[in-house]
Amino acid sequence: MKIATWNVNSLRVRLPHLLDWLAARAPDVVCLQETKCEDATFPAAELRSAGYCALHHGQRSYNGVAILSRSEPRVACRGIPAFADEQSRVIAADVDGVRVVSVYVPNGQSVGSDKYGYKLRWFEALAAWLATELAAHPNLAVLGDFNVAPEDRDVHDPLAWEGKIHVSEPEREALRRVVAVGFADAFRLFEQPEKSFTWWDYRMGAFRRKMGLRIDLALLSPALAGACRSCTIDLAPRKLERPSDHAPVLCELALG
DNA sequence: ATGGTAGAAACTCTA
Repeated sequence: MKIATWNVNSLRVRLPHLLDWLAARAPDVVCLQETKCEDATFPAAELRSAGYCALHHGQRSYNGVAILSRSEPRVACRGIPAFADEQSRVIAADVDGVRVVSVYVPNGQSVGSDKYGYKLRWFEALAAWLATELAAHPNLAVLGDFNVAPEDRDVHDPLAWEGKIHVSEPEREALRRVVAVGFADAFRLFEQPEKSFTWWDYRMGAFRRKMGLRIDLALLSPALAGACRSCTIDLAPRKLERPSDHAPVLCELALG
């Protein structure tokens, strides 16, 4: 199974890139974030024509997450159960014996802001829920935009970013508590190039200057981590005209 | 020096 995650920053705008990318990489499952559309305007027919089923948890203008799959998925939930959230940030589904979760963690805006508090509370709810999910589903994959760079090597300039949003210690601790539920960061299961990032600001030519962060992650349960054969960041779509500010991350799983 | 760009939507917010 090839499973991927991509923050597309508007599915409507990025649909041509997504369709080209699906044809080029042929993933079996794709977690999307920031679809920025309501369910009524989700391009299900275009994706179906490309060979993909889709489940969407949409929202007007902001957020929105989806799971695309070649096999028919069975929806598990939209949102974190028992966590009231007006924002569409989680969808989970069962696909070919794997429970797949697409997550869009709150950005947090700036350290100490109201949105930062919401981000930390959101992470806490995610960790509590995933503990119960992992207990019930040995094949569990949680992919998405976590809006936290786990370590300094995931940051182009750790000194410049020190203490800032995406990097602050409370955010990293919150992410560690999610990982400590029992996941592996799939990217770090393998030797990787230095300065591997998944997001670059649109401004100041950040992508060209390799000024990025690795904030899009694939967290795998022990069973799936043992089956993981590769995890790579695909820079090609970020080089196109009018790209998403995020690159897709792709994992290959050897499932029996 | 607090800039710059992009998306959605509606003259501003979010990232």
